[in-house]
Amino acid sequence: MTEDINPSVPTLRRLPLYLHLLKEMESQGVFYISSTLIAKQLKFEAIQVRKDLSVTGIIGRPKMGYPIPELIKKIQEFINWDKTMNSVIIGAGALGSALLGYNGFEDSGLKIIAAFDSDPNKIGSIIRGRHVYSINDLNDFIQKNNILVGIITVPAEFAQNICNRLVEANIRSIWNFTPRVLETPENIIVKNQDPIRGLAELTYRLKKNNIE
Amino acid sequence: MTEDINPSVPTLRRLPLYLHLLKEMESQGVFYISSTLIAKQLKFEAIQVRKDLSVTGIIGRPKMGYPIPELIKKIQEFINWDKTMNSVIIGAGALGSALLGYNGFEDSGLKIIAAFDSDPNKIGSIIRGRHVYSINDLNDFIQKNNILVGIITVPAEFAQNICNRLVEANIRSIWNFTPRVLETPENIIVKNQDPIRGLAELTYRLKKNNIE
DNA sequence: TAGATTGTTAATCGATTAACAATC
DNA sequence: TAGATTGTTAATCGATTAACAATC
Repeated sequence: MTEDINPSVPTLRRLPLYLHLLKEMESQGVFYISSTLIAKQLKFEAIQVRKDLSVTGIIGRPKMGYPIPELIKKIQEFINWDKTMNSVIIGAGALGSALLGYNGFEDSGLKIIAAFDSDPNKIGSIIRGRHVYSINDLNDFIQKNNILVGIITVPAEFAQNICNRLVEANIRSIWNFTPRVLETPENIIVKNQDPIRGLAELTYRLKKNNIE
Repeated sequence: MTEDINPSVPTLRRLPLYLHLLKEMESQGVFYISSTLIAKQLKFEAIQVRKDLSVTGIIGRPKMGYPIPELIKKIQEFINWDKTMNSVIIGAGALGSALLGYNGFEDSGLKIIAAFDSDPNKIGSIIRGRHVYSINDLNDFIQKNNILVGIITVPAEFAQNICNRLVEANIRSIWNFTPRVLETPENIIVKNQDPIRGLAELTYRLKKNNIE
C-alpha cells in the first residue's frame, strides 16, 4: 500500500483551501508555487503548508516549490474530488434550495441530482434545474441512482426521521445541516455541518473585543 | 475580573450544540441534566462536557447535574447570543437568500436586516421579507443601522472587493462564506465559513471506506 | 448512608512549530 | 556557487482524557 499517512481533521479541512488557491494560480498561468507563498496567501505558516501537502504524496522541488497542476491532481485524488459523487437533498426549503443553486461544489465532484420534500406544494416542482420528489420516493431513488451522499436540510425535528429513511435505503454517507446529532449504524459516515457553530466563534470574539 | 477563562475554539464550536440540546430538554419540562446524559445525547465524553461547560462559569450540583435554565442563560451570555446583533448580507444569490430564510439563527440573536447586491434586477426587490439594496448604499446603511456583522455570500472573485467596502464602512466583523482568504486590518474579526471544507472530511472518509 | 456526579489537578495524546540536513 | 526551499526528525504547545477528592 502506498497510502499510509493519516491526515488530521484540520489538515483535511485545509486541503480545499489549498485547492481553491492553486486553481486560481493555475488559471493565471503560474505553474510552480512555494509553501512560503501559499502560506502568505492563506495566512498560514509555511511549515504547516508543507506538512499538510505531504499527506497527498506530492514531491516538491527545493528552490522551485510545488508543481501546481500535479498538486491539484494529488489533492483531488486524496480527498476523492476527482470522481463524481451523486447526492440528493432532503428538505427543499431555504437552505436546500441554496445548496441546489450553489456553484461552490464545482471543485468537488459532488452532484446534487434531485431534491425531496414532504410539502405537496413543492413536490413535482423544479428548483434550480432539479426535480423535487416526494419523500416516499426516496428509498427507490437512492437505490436506483447510485446515491452516495444524503444531504439533510429539513427542520431539526425531522432530521432523525429522514436519517432513518436514508439508512434504510443503504446510503453510504450523510451531510447533516441541522443541529441534531443523528443516531446511525457505525458504517454510515456522518458529517455535521451546522453553520451556526461558526457563528459562536465570531460572536464570542465580538463580545471579548468589546469588553477589552 | 470574573471572566478569565479562555475557551478553545473547539469548545466554542460545541457550545451551540449544548445550547440546542438544552433548549429542547427545557421545552420537554426537564430542569436538571447531568454531563453524563448530555454526553450520551451528543456522543461526547462526559468529562469533555464538564470541561466545556465550566468556561461559562456554571456551577453544577453533584448527583443532580446542571440547572438547565441557568445553563442556557450562561451559555448565551458567554457567546454573546443574549443580545441582538444586526447584520447585513452582501450577495443575494442562492446562498444569501437561504441565509435570509434560515430559521436556525433564532437561537443566536443574529438579525439579518437587509441584503445588498449589484444586480439591477435584484435591487429594489424583497427577499424573505428583507429589502435588497444597491451595494453603493452599503456604507451609509452600515453606519446608520448599527450593523455589527457583514455576511459575504458573493461569488469568490468579488469577496475581497466587498470586504474592502465593509472595512471602509467600519464594520466590526465579517462572516465570510466564500473560499477566499480576506485581507483585513487586524481589528476586524473575520470568520471563514466555506461549507465545502466539511465536504472534504466526508469524501475522504468515503474513499477510505471504499478501499478498506 | 451509599453512590452518583461535579470540578480540579495531572497525564496523555495529537497537532503545530522549530531545527536542520539534503537538494536544486 | 550561494541561497532558497523541501522534507524529516524532534520539540513544543494545546486539547482531550484520566484520576480522584469533594459534595450532595
